[in-house]
Amino acid sequence: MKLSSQTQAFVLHFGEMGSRWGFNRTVGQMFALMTVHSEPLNADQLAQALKISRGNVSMGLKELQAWRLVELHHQPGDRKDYFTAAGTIWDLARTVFEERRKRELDPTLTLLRQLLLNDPQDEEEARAQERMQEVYSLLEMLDQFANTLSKLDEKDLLKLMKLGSGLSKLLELKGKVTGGGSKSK
Amino acid sequence: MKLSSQTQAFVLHFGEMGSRWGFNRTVGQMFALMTVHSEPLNADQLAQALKISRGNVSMGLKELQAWRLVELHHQPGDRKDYFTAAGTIWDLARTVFEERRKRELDPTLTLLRQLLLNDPQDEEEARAQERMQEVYSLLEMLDQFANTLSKLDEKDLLKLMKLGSGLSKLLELKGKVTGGGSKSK
DNA sequence: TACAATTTTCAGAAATTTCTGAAAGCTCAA
DNA sequence: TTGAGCTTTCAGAAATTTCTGAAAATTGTA
Repeated sequence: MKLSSQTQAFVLHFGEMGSRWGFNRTVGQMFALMTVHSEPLNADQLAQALKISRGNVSMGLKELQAWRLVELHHQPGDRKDYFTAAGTIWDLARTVFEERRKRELDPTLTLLRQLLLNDPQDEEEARAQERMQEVYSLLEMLDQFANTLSKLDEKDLLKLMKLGSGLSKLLELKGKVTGGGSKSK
Repeated sequence: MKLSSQTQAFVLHFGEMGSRWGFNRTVGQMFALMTVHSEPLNADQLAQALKISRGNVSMGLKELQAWRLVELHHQPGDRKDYFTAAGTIWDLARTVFEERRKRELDPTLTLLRQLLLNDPQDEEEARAQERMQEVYSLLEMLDQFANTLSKLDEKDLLKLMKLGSGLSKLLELKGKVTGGGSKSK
């Protein structure tokens, strides 16, 4: 399989960006290729197109499955596994968003909950705990907000993201209209 | 300077998480320490507290300055540079958010704009470009949304993040109340 | 059951990133 | 202008991550 120079560039770029997005170069490349390629691809095709070893492809696919970013298919009369990117671009973005939340926020929230259980032993420790509490509150809220966003359907998400400066206007309305409605807990 | 076991744990954790947040272990540790420590710290104190070399501290501080996460101070009669985390926890979170947007989104948007200028040479390339266009549209919107969020003041951000399920209710109101108001371009 | 096709695993190699520490560079008071 | 005190730089070392490829495991078919 020969990649067009467009696809080549796209794939290489996603490889470079991979580490910033939470996966390594070849995983990024594999994901990019499956995203733009309309047909399902098997491991040999991936290895050949990206010029990487068969073993590396196997590991990469495992990783992408852990991220829930790929889908397994089978072709009749062919024992090979074929893969595609899982769902629409929106689905993919949502999945990346959720997985990153899980990986970047949850472990820290867990640790901070732990640490904040202990009583501070001196002044300096008390001050440190205050700051940790602030970090915790903020991350906790961010986590819940991310969770709320994840649950919105595509229509609402689109609406929200397109609001622009309308967002703060809408926030002003909050309560005024519904009479203090959603007290969310 | 001796770190309490609390602070020690916090610092080590931020070191581990560092790579997921966009910086390396020692940079994460330095940032964590400055975040919980109330007093400004100089390079020697950082090196000693974290048991890392003076040179590494210097590089780390440079990195944290590039992220705009630390602030330089001077003590009267002392030629050393002293550093603190730049601003409140909210300020810091906002800065990390903005920097990450810049690093994770901008390069990809730039590349995709480039690639989409070219005319597709065949069917497969046309299909690939369609997908790239979808990726572009989504990332572009995300970028603008992130930008909108960055501009909200703390009060509004808090309000938004606390909405929970109230968010979709509020979105339903959009337009109905203001009479189609903010058409945002 | 036997075996051919395929995938997975994993030890070691290669590549990349991070860290150290000595030397070079700055800056300011005298 | 000198030199003490401090910071930065950067070549090479150390640590970590990623990748390869051969061997082991798995799976479906005859």
